[in-house]
Amino acid sequence: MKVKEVADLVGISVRTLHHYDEIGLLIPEDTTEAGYRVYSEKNLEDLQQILFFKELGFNLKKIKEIMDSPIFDRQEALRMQHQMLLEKRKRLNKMIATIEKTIKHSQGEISMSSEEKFEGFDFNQNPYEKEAREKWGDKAVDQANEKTKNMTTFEQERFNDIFRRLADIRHLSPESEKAQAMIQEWYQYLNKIGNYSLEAFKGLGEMYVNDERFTKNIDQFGEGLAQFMCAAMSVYTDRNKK
Amino acid sequence: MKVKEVADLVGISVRTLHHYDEIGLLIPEDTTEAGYRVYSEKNLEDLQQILFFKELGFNLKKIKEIMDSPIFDRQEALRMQHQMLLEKRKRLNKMIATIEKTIKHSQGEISMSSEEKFEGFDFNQNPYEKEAREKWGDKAVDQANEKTKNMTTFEQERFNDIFRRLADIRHLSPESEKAQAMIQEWYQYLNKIGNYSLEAFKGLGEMYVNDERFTKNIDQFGEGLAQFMCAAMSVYTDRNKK
DNA sequence: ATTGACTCTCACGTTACGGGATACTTTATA
DNA sequence: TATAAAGTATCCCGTAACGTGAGAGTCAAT
Repeated sequence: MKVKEVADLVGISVRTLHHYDEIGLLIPEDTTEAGYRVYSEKNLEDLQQILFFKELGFNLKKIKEIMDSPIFDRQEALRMQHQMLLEKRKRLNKMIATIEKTIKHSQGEISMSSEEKFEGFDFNQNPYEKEAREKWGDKAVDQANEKTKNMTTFEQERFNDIFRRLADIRHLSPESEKAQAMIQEWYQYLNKIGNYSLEAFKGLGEMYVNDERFTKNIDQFGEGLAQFMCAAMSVYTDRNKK
Repeated sequence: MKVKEVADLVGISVRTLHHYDEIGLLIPEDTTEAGYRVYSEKNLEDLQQILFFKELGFNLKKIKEIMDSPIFDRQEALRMQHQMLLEKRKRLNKMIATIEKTIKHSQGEISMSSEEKFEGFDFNQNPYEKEAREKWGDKAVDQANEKTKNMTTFEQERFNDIFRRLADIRHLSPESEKAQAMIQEWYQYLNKIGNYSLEAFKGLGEMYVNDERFTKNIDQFGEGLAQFMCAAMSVYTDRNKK
């Protein structure tokens, strides 16, 4: 698809697509020899993600950061975007209630406090939207990059050790006791350096196979380890949640 | 109330209030002798209006224009804002449906067309939001029309007379003395039947070329008259303000 | 009398595009 | 097949709505 087709499809301007290309947020998968941008299906999916994030108030830099991150998990992104949209609808509902009140008020039918007049507007009082924006940015970027980057050699050793031992058992079933025990160790280790919910843990596992950067790193310890860990982490999560 | 109190109450920054003051959108009703801004209840009501408009995507210039307009009617503003918020919620609902579909889709449960992936995003396909923004500008127009419709024949004659005389000189420069004198007459005439600020007057001129209903009517007196009047009214405003 | 929280006015910086200029490419139409 | 019309490219300046200090005055409480 060429620029205008995409622009028309999603209702944004051609200039916007140019801009996203410029800043490296959405680079067309291909270009014709004349230099025309050609967008793929994957590009469209990314664009959809971008627009969701935008709707939720993230700025483009943050969006790029998130989507570039090695631990970016589309599934989890979608889930959290879903949550945030629901949150946003709540806010909108409040605003609608507020305006309805205001109309009655201005007709002298009811009275209203100053606070009431601004219900629904307050972005500060809305923990989710603001916090989530930071949580997400930090979670994605910091936890992946910073923390592993700042690991001491000691920690690094421990880290490698776990991977080696997991590699050793990677041909067992992910449901097996041994596998689950090792995965638990992995989970606990992770929670020493970060703070992972079970859901996030599962998401992380999915990334091991979905993101080739991860897959490559992990499979250095043994072919198929990423796949194995992903499965085991999923099982672990499902068994332990609730 | 002082800046920070207001800012905290409604969840915006102090800088924003400063900004609104700077551009004349929300001027505090009073200031202490130390120069501190003091906001009144009326100020708060206006601020609420401003925020509603903002939520609906109007830019500050337009908001100022609307609220400065002599025909601004808070009641009606509230009603239309209410409508637009409902419209917005509809869009949000679509987006939520879309994301839910996407989640299922990405889990391979259902399939999705490209269009479906962007439902709720498309601002073009959403007539209300975009159009309404213009319509609302047009409200100023329509009400003006209403008024001219109700003119007596006597007034109508006076009205036509001005237009004919303007048409006669429409090939002069809008800055010329004659043009400016005629435009002044026009301005004074308008202020007999309505109440136009200079800014509103300028805005009216812009509408003469932007709104074809106006353009058509006016150009009946002479091709290009609308354009000429718009230019002359702009000059007149700029020269006479402050 | 001093501290800390507020406030003021500059004034420059930033984000996410808009919009025009100019030139090339592709598609539609005669 | 020529020629117009529509689409696309890059370059680059503009703008809207604040953010973010800097430097200085003000106010309420200890």
